[in-house]
Amino acid sequence: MNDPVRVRIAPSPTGDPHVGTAYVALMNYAFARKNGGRFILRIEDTDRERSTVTSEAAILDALRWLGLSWDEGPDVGGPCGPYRQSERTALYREHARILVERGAAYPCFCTPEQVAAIRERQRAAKRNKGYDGTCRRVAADEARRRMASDEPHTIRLAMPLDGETTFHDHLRGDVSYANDQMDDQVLLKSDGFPTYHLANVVDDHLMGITHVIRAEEWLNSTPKHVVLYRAFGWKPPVFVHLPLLRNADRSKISKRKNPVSLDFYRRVGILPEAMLNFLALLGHSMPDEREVFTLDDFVREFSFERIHLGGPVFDLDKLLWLNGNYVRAMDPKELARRIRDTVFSLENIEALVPLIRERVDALGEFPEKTWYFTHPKMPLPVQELVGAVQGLAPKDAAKALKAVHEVLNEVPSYDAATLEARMRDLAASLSWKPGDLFMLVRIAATGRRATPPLFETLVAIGRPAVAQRLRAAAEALGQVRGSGERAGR
RNA sequence: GGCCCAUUAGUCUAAUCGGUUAGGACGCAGGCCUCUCAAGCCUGUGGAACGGGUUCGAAUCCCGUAUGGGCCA
Repeated sequence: MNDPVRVRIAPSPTGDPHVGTAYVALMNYAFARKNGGRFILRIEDTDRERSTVTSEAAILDALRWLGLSWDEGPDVGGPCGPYRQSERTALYREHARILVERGAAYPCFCTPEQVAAIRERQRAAKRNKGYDGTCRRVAADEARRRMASDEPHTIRLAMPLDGETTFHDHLRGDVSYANDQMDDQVLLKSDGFPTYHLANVVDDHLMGITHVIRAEEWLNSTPKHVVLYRAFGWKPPVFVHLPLLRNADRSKISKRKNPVSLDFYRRVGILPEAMLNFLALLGHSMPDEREVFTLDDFVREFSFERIHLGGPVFDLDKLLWLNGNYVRAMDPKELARRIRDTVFSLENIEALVPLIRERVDALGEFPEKTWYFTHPKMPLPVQELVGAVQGLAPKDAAKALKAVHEVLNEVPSYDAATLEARMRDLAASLSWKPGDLFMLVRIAATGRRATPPLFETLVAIGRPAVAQRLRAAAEALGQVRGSGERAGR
């Protein structure tokens, strides 16, 4: 008699909806459905600086688009609400208090400066722990008095000083960590907000989560969580750490190196069925080696036994191939409706009309003038790029494009005015004529020499797609032989 | 730097307990089909990180090394 399965995903609303979130959501969803359990959506918005309601809405919307429906969440409610951590802070404070009472945690009065100094010393002494436990030695009644007088403090976990903590990962077996290697993790920040570790454990317990299915990046913090479960006297859930999606260079998937926004894939016309199917192929395989299947098929065959632990590279080519399968198999009327709702949506067209109306006589010219705005993998005219600026060495052009890519990723606000200002600065620092740089970027981002004003165009194409094209262009140019030798014909 | 996880072609992966000519898919190349281009079909390309063991026999089990990654600092 096992407890009924309850699983969750816990995204942080700090940006565009991420493919990694969709991946973990899919696996949780499949496990829940397969076992007749409940799939819960919890919003981890305890980072007050970075969390936004816009991002939360976008994440919910993207998951709905994929069809990964949840049984409990901030929008649909449920018996364990609220499902937004920012609305549960009283619970975390109460639980932190319990831990302090039991001696499993302690208040730390060190200022940020003191903590930094301690870290510095620890590093100099080649110790691994960041914090040396100074405040752990503050006597209990003194600590109480200082807390009562509102002295700013955090609450830290009192990690066991010796021995090791072992837990069982369902996919990897027993994993052990030496306790003296582990930091006294901050559980409650001085502003009274919890850190991930506390909030996560408290919520997982209070929400009756039976299986924590999450990405591998959390494996190393699991022993701290286990220590917390023990301190509370709670039964820990089953831990399942999924492999991490990777960039082509095998680093953890990131927007610097890959389009990771679900909104990007939606906008260029990836069908949700294809996206799910593709994600299901990463790290999991069907018993009969089928590669094209529905979500229901996946749920039916899903098994942890069939998960492969090597971190899979997110390969756009295979996604596009899969998507083509769905496009061709779809009822034409349905397909037409999908096109109208995505790439030809009124919203998309309205965004583009101001940019091209002066360049069009008859409306029929519209598609030709705008195709590159939504193309998922625009063919790059390498020769055009090489010839973009006279006397330009491909190597230098590649370098410039990489610099533009950097700028693009760093601008706080992705709008035309900001982009222009930053790119003029960049041109100056490279000692390039602005026009030369702009032409190079124009060709890389649009494949054409003649376009609407560059910065408005870059905004309309969208940051993920522009980033991807600049990256591809820089790479293509990097492979072209130097300017002296004629580049391949 | 410390700890932890992983490792089958360029990429995603299969092979229930060790015995297979290491299978499939994407990509790439060629061909067929065809008014073109796609699609579809066919063919080809290319792989066990390395070194030791255990065993009659190792991709598979064990140890070490290397490499990749993550987390902490």
